[in-house]
Amino acid sequence: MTQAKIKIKEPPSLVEHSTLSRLRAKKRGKTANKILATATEMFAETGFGGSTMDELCARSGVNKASIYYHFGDKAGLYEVALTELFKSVVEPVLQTVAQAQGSRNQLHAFIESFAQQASSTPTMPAVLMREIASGGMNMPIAAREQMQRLLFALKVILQQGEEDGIFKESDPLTTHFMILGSLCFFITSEPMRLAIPAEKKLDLSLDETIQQLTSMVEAALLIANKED
Amino acid sequence: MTQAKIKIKEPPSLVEHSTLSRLRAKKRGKTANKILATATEMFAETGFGGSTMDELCARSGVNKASIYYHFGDKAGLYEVALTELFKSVVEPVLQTVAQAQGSRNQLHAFIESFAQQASSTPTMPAVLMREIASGGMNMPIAAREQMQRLLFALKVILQQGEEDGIFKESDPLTTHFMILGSLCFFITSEPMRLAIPAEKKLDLSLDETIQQLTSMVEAALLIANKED
DNA sequence: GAAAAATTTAACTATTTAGTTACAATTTTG
DNA sequence: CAAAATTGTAACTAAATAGTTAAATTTTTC
Repeated sequence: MTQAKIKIKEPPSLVEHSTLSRLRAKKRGKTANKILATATEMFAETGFGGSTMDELCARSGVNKASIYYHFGDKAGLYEVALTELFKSVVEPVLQTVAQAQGSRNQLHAFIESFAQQASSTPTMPAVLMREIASGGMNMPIAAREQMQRLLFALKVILQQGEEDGIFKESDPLTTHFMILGSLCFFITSEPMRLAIPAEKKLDLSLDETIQQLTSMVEAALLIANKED
Repeated sequence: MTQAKIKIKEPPSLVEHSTLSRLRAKKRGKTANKILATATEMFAETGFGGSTMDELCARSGVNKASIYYHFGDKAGLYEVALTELFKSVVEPVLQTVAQAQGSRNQLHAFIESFAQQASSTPTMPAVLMREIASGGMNMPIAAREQMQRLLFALKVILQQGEEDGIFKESDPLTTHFMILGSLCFFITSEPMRLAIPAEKKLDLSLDETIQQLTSMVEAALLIANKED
């Protein structure tokens, strides 16, 4: 028969499309990006359950139909948002680490670049903490894999450092949580700390905290300090 | 006029009552305690927004009217639950620290007892992480004060250690977040890690992690190691 | 400029949810 | 025992919420 030319307006394959539209940036999917950015903020602030689609409409200025057109449903939106968010932090960290020479510099790069990335994208540590706190029940696999890449990178650094005879033997997971844990706590607790006027002046800046953390982690890992 | 003897069934002054009923334990307020325990679990799993009163009824086996009788509303329940929860962890830690002699032992006690308490009450790190992640917007003042007590205790330990000439100068907040952050991440991530069969066997136990963390923190803080 | 894709408008449904109410039954306590 | 406090039943309201739909309008792309 005369094959109808009707093109059904089906959501453009969800994850793949939105990911692409995000990467090819700028022109394509301006609306999708605005939705994603606002949703990420909201998920970071109040979590999945605490975020409503109506508020998302209001805050993003995008209508409900467009949201469902692009992301299918709330869960789909959450999945895309988290995956993008984690990628956007982990990828640059791994790149920076890869450029550093020697395990000690790589460790530096790991701490410093994660701190910088997480600090300039504070929604990421917020969402990460919330997700871990709920046992990762709702964490998209792709998002979790990003975190595993990060852990793996640290494992390699520590392993190499041991083989080079400059790092003590250490448990990678404990070290990883020491770095991520303290930085996530520091970054996400900022609004809380600023709300307590007493201590405001006493707290270290991000850069100073990076310094402190780096030197503490080094002190814990390095076999012999020849400097200072 | 003849003053009516009607006693209006008003919620028995919320926080004060429920706190008391909890402390005097056992006989009084068995129902209130069951509500509180179940609610705390749920808040830890899915947060305030993700928890529903209907599910609380189902899981606790207590009817809705009783819940509202005891706690007024959802927000009141959240407030009581969090305050009790934080107290129940912080109090024993401070007690244990107070019994230790010398700043080094106190530091040990601080790490070890917090780890033990948080591990046997894993709802606490979960709720803490979620609350910090949302900027502490919904954190009851009384609950926040408990965390400040903990930080203050560590400050005192570090200060004393410096004065005794055994600890390097260090930033208390960074150190605090290093300890709490890594332990909270470790404890709350357990279900997630167990869900990944690959690494299951590789992860350290809690006790081993306490060891690792303690020795790393010591390495970072102690001025001279004469042992090992 | 025409086709296709993207976005908007606005009203709608079904469900979930917090919170209420009135009253009965039970337990605790003086 | 009697009063008071506690717990339970069950049905209810009002609001919020996720998700739908149909059609028009705008933007992009070829």
